[in-house]
Amino acid sequence: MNIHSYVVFSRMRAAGVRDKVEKAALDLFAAKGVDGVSIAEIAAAAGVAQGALYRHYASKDELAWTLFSTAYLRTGAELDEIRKREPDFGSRIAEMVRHFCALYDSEPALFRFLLIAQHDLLPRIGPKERTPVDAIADTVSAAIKAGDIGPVDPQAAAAIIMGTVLQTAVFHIYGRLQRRLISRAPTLIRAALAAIEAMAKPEK
Amino acid sequence: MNIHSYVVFSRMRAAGVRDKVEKAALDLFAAKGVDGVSIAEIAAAAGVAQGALYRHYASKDELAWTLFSTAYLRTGAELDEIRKREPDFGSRIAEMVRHFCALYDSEPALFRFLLIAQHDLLPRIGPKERTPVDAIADTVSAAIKAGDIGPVDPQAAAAIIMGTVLQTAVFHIYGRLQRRLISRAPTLIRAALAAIEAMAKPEK
Amino acid sequence: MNIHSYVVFSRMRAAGVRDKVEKAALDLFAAKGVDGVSIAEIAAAAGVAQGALYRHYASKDELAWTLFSTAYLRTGAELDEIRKREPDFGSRIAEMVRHFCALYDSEPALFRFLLIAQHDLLPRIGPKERTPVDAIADTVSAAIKAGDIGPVDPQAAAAIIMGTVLQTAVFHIYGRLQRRLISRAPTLIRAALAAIEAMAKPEK
Amino acid sequence: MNIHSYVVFSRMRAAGVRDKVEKAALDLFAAKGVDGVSIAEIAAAAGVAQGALYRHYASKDELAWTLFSTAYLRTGAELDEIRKREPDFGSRIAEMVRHFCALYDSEPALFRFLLIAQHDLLPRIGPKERTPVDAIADTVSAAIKAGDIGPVDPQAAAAIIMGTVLQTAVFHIYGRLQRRLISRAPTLIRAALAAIEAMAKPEK
DNA sequence: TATGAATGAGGCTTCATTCAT
DNA sequence: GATGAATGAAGCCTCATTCAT
Repeated sequence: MNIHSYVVFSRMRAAGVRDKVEKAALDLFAAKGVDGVSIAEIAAAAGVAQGALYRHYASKDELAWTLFSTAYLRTGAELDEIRKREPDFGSRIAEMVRHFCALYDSEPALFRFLLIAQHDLLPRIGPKERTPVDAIADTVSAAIKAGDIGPVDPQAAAAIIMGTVLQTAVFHIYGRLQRRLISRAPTLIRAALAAIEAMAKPEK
Repeated sequence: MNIHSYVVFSRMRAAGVRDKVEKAALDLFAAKGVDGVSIAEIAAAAGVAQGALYRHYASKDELAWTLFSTAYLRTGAELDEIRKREPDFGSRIAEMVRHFCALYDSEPALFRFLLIAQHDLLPRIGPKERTPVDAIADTVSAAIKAGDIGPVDPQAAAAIIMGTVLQTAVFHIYGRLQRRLISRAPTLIRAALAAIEAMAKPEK
Repeated sequence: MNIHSYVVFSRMRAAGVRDKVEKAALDLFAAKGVDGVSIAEIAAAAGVAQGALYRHYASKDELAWTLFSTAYLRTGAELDEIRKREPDFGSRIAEMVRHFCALYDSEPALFRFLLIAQHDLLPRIGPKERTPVDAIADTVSAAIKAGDIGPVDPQAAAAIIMGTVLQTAVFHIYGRLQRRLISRAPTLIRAALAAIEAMAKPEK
Repeated sequence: MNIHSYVVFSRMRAAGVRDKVEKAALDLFAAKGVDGVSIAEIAAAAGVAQGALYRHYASKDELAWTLFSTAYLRTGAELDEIRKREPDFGSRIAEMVRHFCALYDSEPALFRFLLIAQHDLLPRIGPKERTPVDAIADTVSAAIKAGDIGPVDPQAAAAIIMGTVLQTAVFHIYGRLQRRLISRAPTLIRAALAAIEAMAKPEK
């Protein structure tokens, strides 16, 4: 084994530790909340020593923060990509809703963790960062400017779009809804678009 | 001071402690989460000794649970009253949305506490209890039966109605929206009703 | 109700409180040890308020001490009476053993309390007090002087006599022996007297 | 330092903590009772942090229980060995009495702890375990069967044998007897054997 | 004098973090 | 770099005692 392969091996091991810890931490945080999980539990679930954790994260808080901000900002970036990729308001919102549904179906623990941890960690997201809300609000703003929808408060519209999807996910978590969420995407998309359209109409 | 005033005063003292503790606990729980607040903090904020707390609640957990379940089930009862009082689907949903907005405006800490604590405490609500979700879902079911709206999954519809209001409240908490929530009620009502109507339409 | 009857009534009430407290405390102390019982438990079992307890005893410790020293010294006095009343060594020991058995049968909680509490409270008994051990040891001394038994260490002999009876009681408490203890008195008496006699014989 | 010495040293450290804690706890429990000693005291006396204790024992109660059951059952096993090793009733009882005396002389704190803690912990000993009482009672049963002694209740006989020794130890603890206990063994043996013999005789 | 809510000291336990190996 | 025992700072809770009514 030469020095090069040593470094590679070392990196792979380290990456292995990181991965195992993050997976274990995510599952536990999602199930019991950040405060409800001890470092000892995470280390045991990840199959590493407690001390090893501190070589990758300065503290338990940093571990939670890394998990949260990474996933939250990655989601923001993904929504931004959708915004850029899709041609109009309807397709953008549709794709975004599907994106949330797919994320929930494929990584329920991550989704639940984001829902739980937001109350603690969302305020730490810097005002310059691109969040999922920004992506959606910008999508709404662009649609107004393009005349696709009437004039609405972009933040308020974003709240309704996210609320539609997130609360559906919450109901799924608590067992009020079954089925994979992606199967509800068409309905959610129709609901969200109709809601935004209705926001702009003073009459009805 | 006669025996009557003695009893009254005595009750007032006890009630005073309970009220002070509940108010302090609610504010702190709303700000930092149940796990983020110590009994010492609550007692200090309430102006009582730590031990005094245990005459009213068997444990910190019971304090949080009492606050949560009381407020949650009371809200369910209030929504049920609205359901019985109002004549049709539109007025029922409108009144329910207004009710949430008014609750948020008048007791923001309670509202935030309910949002935070649900992840821990909602699963403890017995299946026989009347929750806010039940009231809304039953309202939807009745509307379907009455032909006011097309056939939709009542639970899914309830998710969208609640998501619309709750996520708007969340945005307000995080500073994305200002103004009193009640001022947004008309918009939210239109959005929610349009969303439900859209859910039932296979086409668009 | 005149002043005299008031005092009498008051005394009776006080005596009532004392009696109820002492009975409740004795039972609880016997079952769970002094440290294992709270003032709240005693007050509840006695049917009095916690504060009322402190009008009769300065502290929980004093309550335990009063119960212990009263019963312990009373037993010493009773053994002394037996010593004075009975004519010779055999009848004295016989009567003393019977006395212990009868006490155990009639007041098992008191007996168990004395056994448990001795480890804490016996050292507080002043050296001038007449204890059960003194009564027995003096009985042995007198028997030696009278030539009823050979020369033995009175304290060592007292240990064997008491051990014979007390350990039998302990076995009864833990369920190893059933039957009322008084039914074992004849056997215990024979055993104790034989043991003392054997102590004095250098040969066997 | 090679890997072997590392392991050895590591074991010694852990064992060192356990030993120090057990010694400190035993001395303190013997002096003040389990309830009379705090974890803080034990940790201070052992020279370790309070938290370190919980790596070795799940709770204070488990610490006390471990100390008690280990010593109690070990004593039972040792008496059983004596029973198997010695040829007849007399030598068995003699050796058992000497064993108790030697234990008291060499480990007075352990002995006192066993006497104190039995009231709390003896009931937790499972009915299948071999206790000192079982060893003695079986010795008596065998002697009856062998015709060495007349027919007596083995449990009652065991009570008298143990009472003889244990109460002598108690008198030593409270300062009524001095000298090493082993010096009293011959007398105790004669007393115990004579007592058992006397139990079987209806006359005398 | 009785009541029982309140006090506040202290006990047991957990756990994030450190560090010797 | 990994390990996991040790640390020590809180945290929750209990309870003997006090005191206003």
